[in-house]
Amino acid sequence: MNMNDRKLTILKIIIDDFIDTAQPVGSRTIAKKYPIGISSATIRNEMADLEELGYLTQPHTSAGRIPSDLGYRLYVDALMASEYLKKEQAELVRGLLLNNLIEVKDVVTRAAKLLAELTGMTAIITLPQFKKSRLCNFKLVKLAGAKVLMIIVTDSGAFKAVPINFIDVEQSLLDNISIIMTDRFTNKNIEDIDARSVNHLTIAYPEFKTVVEYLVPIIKDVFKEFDSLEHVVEGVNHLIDTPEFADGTKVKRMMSLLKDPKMIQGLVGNVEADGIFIKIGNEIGIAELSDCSVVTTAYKVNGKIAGKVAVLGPTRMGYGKVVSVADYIRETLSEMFSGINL
Amino acid sequence: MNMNDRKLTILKIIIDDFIDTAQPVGSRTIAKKYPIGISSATIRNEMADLEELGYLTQPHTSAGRIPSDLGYRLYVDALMASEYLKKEQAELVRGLLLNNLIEVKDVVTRAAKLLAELTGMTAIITLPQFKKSRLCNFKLVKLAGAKVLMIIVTDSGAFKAVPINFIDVEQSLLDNISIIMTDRFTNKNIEDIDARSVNHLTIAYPEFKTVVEYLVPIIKDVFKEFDSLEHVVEGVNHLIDTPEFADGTKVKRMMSLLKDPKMIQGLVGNVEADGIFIKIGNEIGIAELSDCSVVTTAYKVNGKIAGKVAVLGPTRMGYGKVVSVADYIRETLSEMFSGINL
DNA sequence: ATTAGCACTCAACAAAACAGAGTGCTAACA
DNA sequence: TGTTAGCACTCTGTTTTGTTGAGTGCTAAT
Repeated sequence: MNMNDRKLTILKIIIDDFIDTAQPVGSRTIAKKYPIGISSATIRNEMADLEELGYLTQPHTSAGRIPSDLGYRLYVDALMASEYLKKEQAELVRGLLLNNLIEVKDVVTRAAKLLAELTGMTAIITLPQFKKSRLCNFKLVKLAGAKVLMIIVTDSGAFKAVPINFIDVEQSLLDNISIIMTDRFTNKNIEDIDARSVNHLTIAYPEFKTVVEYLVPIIKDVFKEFDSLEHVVEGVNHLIDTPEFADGTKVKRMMSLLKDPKMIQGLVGNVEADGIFIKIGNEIGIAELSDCSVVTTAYKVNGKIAGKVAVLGPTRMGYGKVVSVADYIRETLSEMFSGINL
Repeated sequence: MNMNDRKLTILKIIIDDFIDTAQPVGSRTIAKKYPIGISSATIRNEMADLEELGYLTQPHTSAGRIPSDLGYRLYVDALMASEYLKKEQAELVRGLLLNNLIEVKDVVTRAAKLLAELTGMTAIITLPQFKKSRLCNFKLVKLAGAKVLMIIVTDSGAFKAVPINFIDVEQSLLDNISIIMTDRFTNKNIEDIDARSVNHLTIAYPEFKTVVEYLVPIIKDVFKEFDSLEHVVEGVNHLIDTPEFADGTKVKRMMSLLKDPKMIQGLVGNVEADGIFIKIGNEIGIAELSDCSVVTTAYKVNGKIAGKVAVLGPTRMGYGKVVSVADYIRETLSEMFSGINL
């Protein structure tokens, strides 16, 4: 016995219905709700076949069927209806993200909130890596005493403001250093600005030797940390509201799981090409997430992969919707950080 | 029949035990666990009295007693042992908060995380209001095109970096404006820097007229928004882990409640004096929080109340501990934002 | 005033009974 | 040969019934 169109139709119906209701789907339900011209008995036979083929499972003998990981896999690969984002939703996303240029982390947070809201799932977005970006402004601003705010602006328009412990000098001196640094490093890759190249400055400007020497290790630290792996998670509440997480202990475990940065990075880590990647159930490889799926896609900054956009939800998620929203967010972030609109 | 020392002792034992175990406390338990030299029968009589007086209630006839709101009230006002923060914990707090000067919101977030962690409850801290702070540095940094980063540094050492839409000019012009602004407004109260005073500049520096006129409404906006009411909430997971929230629907309602900024502001709003304020159960005035308590205290910046530190948890919380931690966080934030250590 | 003793209450738990949804199989049918 | 009606069977979820135990209130003795 092998696959045919009718089996596929039935499989699609079952998965659609299960995504909708979260209840095992029985043959009678199908026959009644979706009039495809065959009786429940015939459907029963087909369902038995689909189970034997591994696409469906039965929670217990007298329940309806639910999709297996394999069933979902077939569904997302071949059956599911692709969905397009509604115009208003697309405009909402663009409006909220592109309107104002703000700190990288704020943009990403806002994007994650949107993604979570629009999908009703949990959203994970990693912060962009800027190693390949070019510096285009550098500024030191005196805060109080020896505390100084270091501002790094990249050519993508993204900026980072980091408070550092410096030495207690006048703002005018900081201004001078800022100008020299900007002159010297504008259009250099962030990753090329290391301690060695900064040391050059002490030769070019011997009068600032002490100050610059003090600055070197700090800059080194900041630039190293500039690209540290970070991510934001939003919409955990959506996840724990699903029937899949009715169990309290499960909620608790999920909470602690989502607090583990290594887990998160692993979850989205190995997506390195264009397109949308879907990991279903055990494909994820984490026991606690065996009834979840992750939809991942990578956004680019100036043509290079810089971060990941991911959605985590029960395997029983509306893949079509999730894929379209995630992809749109990916696109918008790419545009945004690549400075197209700036 | 009225109050006496023995009744108070028994009440204290019951509340302490209930806080510890979350189980109704029976007379036998008390007699066994806390040998105060009277039999369970006597304790039973006293408990009946305490119930009649309104300090205890019975979930059902054959269960032990649990404290009523009134019982907790008496407890926090007169009975509870005040606790002091352990040295290591105090050092942890100071270390993590005072070490590095960072963006106001980051400090508050970190403080809230600490507060939640140390109490095992949910922490709420409102961002400080800086109306009374003085400006001590102002800087415009070119990002890309017309986008400019406006940095405002106050005398407390706190700073705020806001990206704004300006006009596409050279950084050198921005530097000039920055210097003029800083000169002109250093040591002025933030709230005194309004459109009118900025307009003065156009007279003093006619050559910047166009630019400054463009700047006026933006500055106005930013400074108005500078002190918008905001808060952070941390440790929601702790709350939903308590036995009180074993029920799933309750968790859900609490989640949405905590997302409502108005609710939060109302929760901590009317605490305007020194000291610790505790609202217990129905004293909060919100039906959904009838089995919760809020411990609130206000932190000051340069002598003026600037924000609130609050802990939300089940009425059955370890008040002694919570009070001591909240108070210490309050003190540390006050110090910090007042710039004592800067 | 205190306490031992006892009958009584009630939630929590477990076992038993029941209803209903769904299946697989068989036999009839087109 | 594929489809379908019919039916016995299975298994979960719910309701019912029974049992246990913690805890109380009351009474009578100390």
